[in-house]
Amino acid sequence: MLRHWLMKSEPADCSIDDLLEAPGQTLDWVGVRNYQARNFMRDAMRPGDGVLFYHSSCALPGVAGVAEVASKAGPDATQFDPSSRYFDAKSSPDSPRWLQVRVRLVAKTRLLSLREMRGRPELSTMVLLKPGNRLSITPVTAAEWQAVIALLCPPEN
DNA sequence: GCCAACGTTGGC
DNA sequence: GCCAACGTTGGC
Repeated sequence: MLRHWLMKSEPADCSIDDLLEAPGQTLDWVGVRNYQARNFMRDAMRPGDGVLFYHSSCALPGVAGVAEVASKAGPDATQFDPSSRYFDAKSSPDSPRWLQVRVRLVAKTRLLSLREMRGRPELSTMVLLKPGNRLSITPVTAAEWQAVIALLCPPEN
């Protein structure tokens, strides 16, 4: 049973174009430093799961493309790298605290802006849109997924 | 830059 | 285990 997710990234840091241009159009999703988001990767994410690639903390926040989970969760290498902004001195290779998954591009899409999403009743249940939500990885229901895909890829007449 | 909301830390 | 202080997120 495949699930669906929304994953936030700051485009200044890693954008949909970075994923588009990456070797194999695949990137390691590093830098998650929130336990709830980590637990989603550890406990529920499986290769093949669908991913909405979301641009956050930028001029035009919104869904910028579709991707898929390409690996199980494994240790996030950046936590052991003192030169990385994601370094965590309290983590050890024996018991890594932080995890990453690999993500592969499915399609860059038009930008479905946060503003437009808020205006869509069929998306109103999305965790992303809940007041105060800050989670960088949130589950997306099958109905929400289908509604987003329909908005991103309107059927031709 | 502001600020609300939330998560984490650490003293007790 | 409580909770105040502090840091971060992220839209605006």
